Amino acid sequence: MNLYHLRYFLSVAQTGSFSQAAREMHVTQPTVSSGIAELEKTMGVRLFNRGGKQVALTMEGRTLVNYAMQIQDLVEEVEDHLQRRDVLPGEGFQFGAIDAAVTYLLPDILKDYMRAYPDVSLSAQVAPSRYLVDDLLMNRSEFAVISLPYDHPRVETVSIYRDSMPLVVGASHPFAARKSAILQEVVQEPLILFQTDSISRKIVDERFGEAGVSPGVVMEMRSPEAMRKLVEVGVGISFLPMLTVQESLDAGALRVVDVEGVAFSREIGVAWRRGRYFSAVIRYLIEAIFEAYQGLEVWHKKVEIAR
Amino acid sequence: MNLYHLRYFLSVAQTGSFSQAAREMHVTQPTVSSGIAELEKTMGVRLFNRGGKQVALTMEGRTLVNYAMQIQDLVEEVEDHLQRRDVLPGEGFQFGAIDAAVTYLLPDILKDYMRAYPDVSLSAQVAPSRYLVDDLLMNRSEFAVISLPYDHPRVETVSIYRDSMPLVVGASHPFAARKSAILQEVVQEPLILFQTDSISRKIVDERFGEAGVSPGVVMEMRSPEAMRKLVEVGVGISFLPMLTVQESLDAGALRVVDVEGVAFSREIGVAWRRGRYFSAVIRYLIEAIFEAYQGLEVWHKKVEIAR
DNA sequence: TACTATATATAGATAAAATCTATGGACTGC
DNA sequence: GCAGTCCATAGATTTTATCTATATATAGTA
Repeated sequence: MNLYHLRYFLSVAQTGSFSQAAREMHVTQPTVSSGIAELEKTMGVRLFNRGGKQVALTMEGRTLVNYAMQIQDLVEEVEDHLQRRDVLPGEGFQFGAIDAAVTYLLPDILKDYMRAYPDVSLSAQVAPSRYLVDDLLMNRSEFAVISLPYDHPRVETVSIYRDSMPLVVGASHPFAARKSAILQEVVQEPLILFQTDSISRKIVDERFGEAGVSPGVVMEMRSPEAMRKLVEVGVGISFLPMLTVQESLDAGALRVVDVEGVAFSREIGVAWRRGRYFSAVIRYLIEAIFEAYQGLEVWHKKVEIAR
Repeated sequence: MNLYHLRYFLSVAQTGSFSQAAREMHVTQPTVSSGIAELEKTMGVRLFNRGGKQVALTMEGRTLVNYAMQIQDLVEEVEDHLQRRDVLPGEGFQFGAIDAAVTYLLPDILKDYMRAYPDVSLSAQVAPSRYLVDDLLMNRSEFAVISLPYDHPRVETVSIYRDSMPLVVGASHPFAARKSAILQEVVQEPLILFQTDSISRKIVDERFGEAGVSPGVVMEMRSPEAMRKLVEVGVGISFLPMLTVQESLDAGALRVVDVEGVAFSREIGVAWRRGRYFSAVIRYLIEAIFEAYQGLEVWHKKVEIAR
């Protein structure tokens, strides 16, 4: 049994004639005849009584009409849905994002997106970049907003935001009164740094290595929010992303101190598994992100969309 | 799009692998590949993201899964239904029957049938034979129980019951006291006969013609019940089917009078359009009728069931 | 980094089937 | 009875589904 069988069958049932059905389906009459004949053979029942003024459905034929119409409706519906890139209610997708992205970069974009596509259920996985990349590679999420650089042969990345990571100290710290410090001074202070597997930490470590200094680490942490708190109360000083400390700076709880000759910064960008295809509703979100931070051209240049 | 496309698609979606789906479907891997590729082409969307450890559904793919499963369920369901000759609730068929049949021959059979097939809704058309035959020819009813003989090149008939049509008179009629009468006497009496287009009337007329007599008709009617009533009150005498007068005879309201050398009778039989196919649930009813009155062999001999 | 094993994609050949043309047989209506 | 219409059948043709063989990409391992 195949779909064209059902199309022929329904047409015959409606018109009451093989010939007319053939005209309607733009095929010849023998085509319809053999189509119906085969359908009857595989089903093991007669679907029409021929020979009278017109062909008439048998009881089994009437049963099949019910089903065939349902099936045909579903087929048409799904073709419509897919071709118009509609989303089924409840359908959605997962993406990953680092804490700073969901907290500072994405809220407005997500709000707009969810208003524009209320049927799409978004699910954001918040985790450090390396876990998000695992999700990408395992096809567990569609894309991710992570810290850059992230070098992996199967992952494509585009930067969307450069986030400076200045030295921040508590308002009562000795450095707070000064305009700048030098790296050698900094490493003498108790430092609060990201854990070693993080990208931000890697950036800091590399710079320290180049400068030939090594810090006297006090604490290693994952959460920039917690680190900010510790710096505020004077447990130590830290290099923290501007995004996460801006509010505290404005409130006066923290101070930024220049470190001479050193300008830390990390990039935040969009990452995805190389060569993957983006469904339309997903692409819309990514494009909204680029539009807000970088311009669409960068995205379009990078993605010769897999088609 | 075709049903095998959907089968392949669902298998790939479930197994997460083209190769494994191919094994499951007992085809080669390129077959599945090109099947999916074609589906994607006609739908205009990517259904899977390939290249990772396993293929993963896109959002459109997930949408299609929903529909494909529904479609596949319907297909399986209808194949089941048809092959087991099930009847959908509410499905049914029409048959025709003359008044005498529904009143005297069929009640018990119909009762049993409706108990055995409660899902089948029966609809009996009650009318004179010639109208019932029209219905047969127009495919408006599946079979009919009519008066015989009925000669028509496109209608097949089998007799199931011989119904004598004796001369009946009212209890107070002069003939009532006699054992028999002769035809010449009978035609002198006011006669109540069936209308000329009826089969029973034709039988009577032919016999009259052979005997070279012609009756002085008083009334022509359609309904044997009405005719019986008129005979009872003495308006006239009539040749009426035994089936319709048995009760009145038992009650003493009517008398049967032999007519010498003449034995009227009509046959009641099953009729259907020649060469037609009978759905199983219909055949069951017809076979119940034969079983009750004639034996199944007669039916089986007559019907080399159109297949 | 190279090698192996496994997966999907592609090309060309083959098998299967859907469809067509031509024609026969049956019924309808004049 | 005869023309017109309809469905069935046979055989040829075209389309398409499937296969074999092979290329290409990826994942895991040495």
